Amino acid sequence: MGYLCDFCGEQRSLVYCRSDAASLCLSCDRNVHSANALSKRHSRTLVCERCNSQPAFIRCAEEKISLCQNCDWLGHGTTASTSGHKRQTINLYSGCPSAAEFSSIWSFFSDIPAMGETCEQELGLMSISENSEKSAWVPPENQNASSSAQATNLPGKDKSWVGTSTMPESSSEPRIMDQPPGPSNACVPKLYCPVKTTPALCEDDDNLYDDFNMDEVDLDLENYEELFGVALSHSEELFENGGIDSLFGTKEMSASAGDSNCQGAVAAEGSTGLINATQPACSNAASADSMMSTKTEPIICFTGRQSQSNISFSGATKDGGGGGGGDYQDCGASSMLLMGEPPWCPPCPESSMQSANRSNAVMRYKEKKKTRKFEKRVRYASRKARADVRRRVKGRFVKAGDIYDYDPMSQTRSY
DNA sequence: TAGGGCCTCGAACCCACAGCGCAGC
DNA sequence: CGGCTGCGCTGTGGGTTCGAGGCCC
Repeated sequence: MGYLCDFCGEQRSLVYCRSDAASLCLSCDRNVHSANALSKRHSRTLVCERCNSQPAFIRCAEEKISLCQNCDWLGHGTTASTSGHKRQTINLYSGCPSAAEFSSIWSFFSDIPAMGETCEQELGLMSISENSEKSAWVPPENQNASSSAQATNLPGKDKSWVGTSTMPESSSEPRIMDQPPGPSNACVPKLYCPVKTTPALCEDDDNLYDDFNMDEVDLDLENYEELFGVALSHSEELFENGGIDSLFGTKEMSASAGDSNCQGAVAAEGSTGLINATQPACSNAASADSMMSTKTEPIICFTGRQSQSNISFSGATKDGGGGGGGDYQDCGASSMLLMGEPPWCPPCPESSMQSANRSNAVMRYKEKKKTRKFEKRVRYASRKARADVRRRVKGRFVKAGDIYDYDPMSQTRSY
């Protein structure tokens, strides 16, 4: 059980980082995820307060407890007395939000004792400048992050699930966040929240095509491989053979399993555009995060007791909250990936237009793959910290005290 | 068209050492 | 059964080396 912070091992873990597969205290969360632009993009959420090992995705307002999917099911799905509890989705965040920003993300923020007690202290001790990040922080009102959407009392309006910064409430059209490139944007806390697609999503494909930009798609290629259980080269073949539809169609199916209305989730990071560009007829989309989650959790829709609302939770992790299985499970998505066009998505009449877009998509995909292929995931931050300051000779580590030609700390030579 | 030389690119390797797991006592 | 000790393994980053592939003549 990850009750203690995986990094410092001292503080109680409060947040879960899926990318690092680690439970962290607030202090370490901020320190670790302010290290570089990539780590700032890690989406995090609260740790399940019941099992302390899985990322929470639901906040039970009645019990004032954050729960992972499994614990939520165990706690609320089995008994009639608890199944009526009001629950709120827990948005994911990235970057380094302040306490106030946490409050914006999570309306129940003040209800979390551990957070309330430690947040101000720990965040107050942070060495990271808040200013630059605050400047990049999207005000909650603009994010439309009525962040804690009611999971149980869905009023039947899509906005209940609109918690992203990409879909202004005033607009019925899904819009891809046009994130300007550059490091200044790297720390923008992004809210990942499941969104039920609106009919407009299907109606206005042209806009989607216009906005579509593969570079904006936050596809984690490493997870991509894990997701499909095939090598990237294979995926690329699929791309080149028109398999892109298969690829994403498959993921879409996973995201919408059990949803005959083909209304799935749209997540915040531009994959919406990708999905819709490739499958305009079936605009059930999911982000890379949700794609991954759906791989292990094909049935992620709340049905029945959830007012027949279909919810794709983008925050589910590889563990899926589905019983604590640590490893990825093969639910069949990868095999289905090879089966071509999903039957539930009829051929698109604008196929000619799609082919051009597809070519562009493939090209951008390759570029993105090239730039991200060698992205390395640091498993042990402590070892990285040591390596970062270790002196070297021609790139090789040298014994402490020996002559060195490169000192990462001072960029100087000892001779 | 075949073969050699040159260039570019990516993968593998190396190094020290803290930390971890494991076996033995 | 728990604690202690010793041993072996792991992983971390920058520079170097080497092989594969492409291009040109």
